Amino acid sequence: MASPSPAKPASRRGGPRVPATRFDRRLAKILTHATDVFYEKGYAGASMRDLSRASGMSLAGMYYYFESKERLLYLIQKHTFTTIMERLRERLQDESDPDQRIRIFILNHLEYFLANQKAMTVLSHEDDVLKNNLGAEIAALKREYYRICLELMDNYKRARGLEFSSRVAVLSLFGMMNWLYTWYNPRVDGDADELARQMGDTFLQGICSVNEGRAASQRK
Amino acid sequence: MASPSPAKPASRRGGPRVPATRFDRRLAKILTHATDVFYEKGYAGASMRDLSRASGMSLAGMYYYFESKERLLYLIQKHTFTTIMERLRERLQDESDPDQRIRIFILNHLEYFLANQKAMTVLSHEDDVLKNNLGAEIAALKREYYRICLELMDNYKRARGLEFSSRVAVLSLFGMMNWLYTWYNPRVDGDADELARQMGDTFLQGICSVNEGRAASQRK
DNA sequence: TATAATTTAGAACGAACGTTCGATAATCCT
DNA sequence: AGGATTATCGAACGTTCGTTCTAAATTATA
Repeated sequence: MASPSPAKPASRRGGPRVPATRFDRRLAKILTHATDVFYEKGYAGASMRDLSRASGMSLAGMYYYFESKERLLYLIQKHTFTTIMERLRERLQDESDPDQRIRIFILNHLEYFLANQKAMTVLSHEDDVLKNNLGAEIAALKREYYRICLELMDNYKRARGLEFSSRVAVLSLFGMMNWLYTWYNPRVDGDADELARQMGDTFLQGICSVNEGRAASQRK
Repeated sequence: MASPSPAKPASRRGGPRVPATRFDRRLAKILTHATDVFYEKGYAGASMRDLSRASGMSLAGMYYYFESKERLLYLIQKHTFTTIMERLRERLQDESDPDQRIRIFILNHLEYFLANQKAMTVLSHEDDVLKNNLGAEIAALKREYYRICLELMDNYKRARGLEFSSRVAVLSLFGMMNWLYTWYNPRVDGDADELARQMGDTFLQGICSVNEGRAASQRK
């Protein structure tokens, strides 16, 4: 209680939404710049000196805002995951049709992905680097996000009387969407709506006729 | 011409296939162990000391076999890519049906992926780390592999009179397959044949009915 | 077995790493 | 204005990094 104790949590609940504290605003800026650097060089490849240069702040000054490089990655991943999940829940509230609910999931994911491509890439690419408590917390968020999609898939199956592995279906869908970070080019590929429609069509039509008596893979 | 000159190419063409030279065999062992380490810690996160420990060879001794850590990654990626492409070409020779050719592509990819999961993960995950000549050479291999799949897709479209973006379709398919490295569990998910069937069905059924008058995404 | 070629390793290099410390500058409160 | 609090920084710490040098051990050749 006596120490100067920097790097505290500091963001109080329920305060005015946009302004926040001076501390929080500065931290948010740092997180944005750090996201750019992690995106360019990867977590392990980015040095604290790179990060401080990108933020226009001294190397030592950074440690006033967070206590380690590891925690910085944690803050980025946590914020990104929390935000995308928050938006998803809002959008799902107004819809009950199983087909549309999956389409909403896809659209929400792709919209956020393309609008925050660097953050989502850091989330996807640096998936296993956090260890212990920090890693466990992010892993829990990931599992929850996965579970939501799995539920949507199960409901869809039930509503249509289909039989296939929800697990493989959901993870294939994640693959289709998350792989975007390796190839998406806004000048060639469409916007989120267009991609969501194409991927949604492909995927939903695909799982719809799968496993119908194991004859689907026969020729002709 | 006077120097001891270690780290030469050394693998002669056309020699007896299995034995190879002493040098090549030892190098191959090192590549295998290095693949394990890169898989566990990532390229940037793995130190030369980690790699030497895994190979049971001294730190300095490693440099007799390759001239830098970067070149080591290059050797791993090049060998992996070359092998999977070689096998694909062999398998495609015997088949002319467009549908089946895509299924062969999927099966070949998944079989190799699951049999060489660590190497394929290193190939996928450390995609952008090689720079200059080395990076360009790997990128060229990747582009060729992509182009092959794109051609299969175009032929499929032509044969069935379909209209959709081959680019998005191919890259979505790559996403489905390559994302495997984040979730595949041999005890839960099936083997390559089973996965290839499920993904093949999903994907081919999916693109088959896509974009039919843009009505596919309508409700009910 | 002597000699040449190949293969290995100990020790050290300078550079870069993540983090800490104590002091200074800027801001806030009354 | 003045004292407390918040924010920033230069310099340095001890480690670890990729790589090199040189000499010794091992293997192949005669």
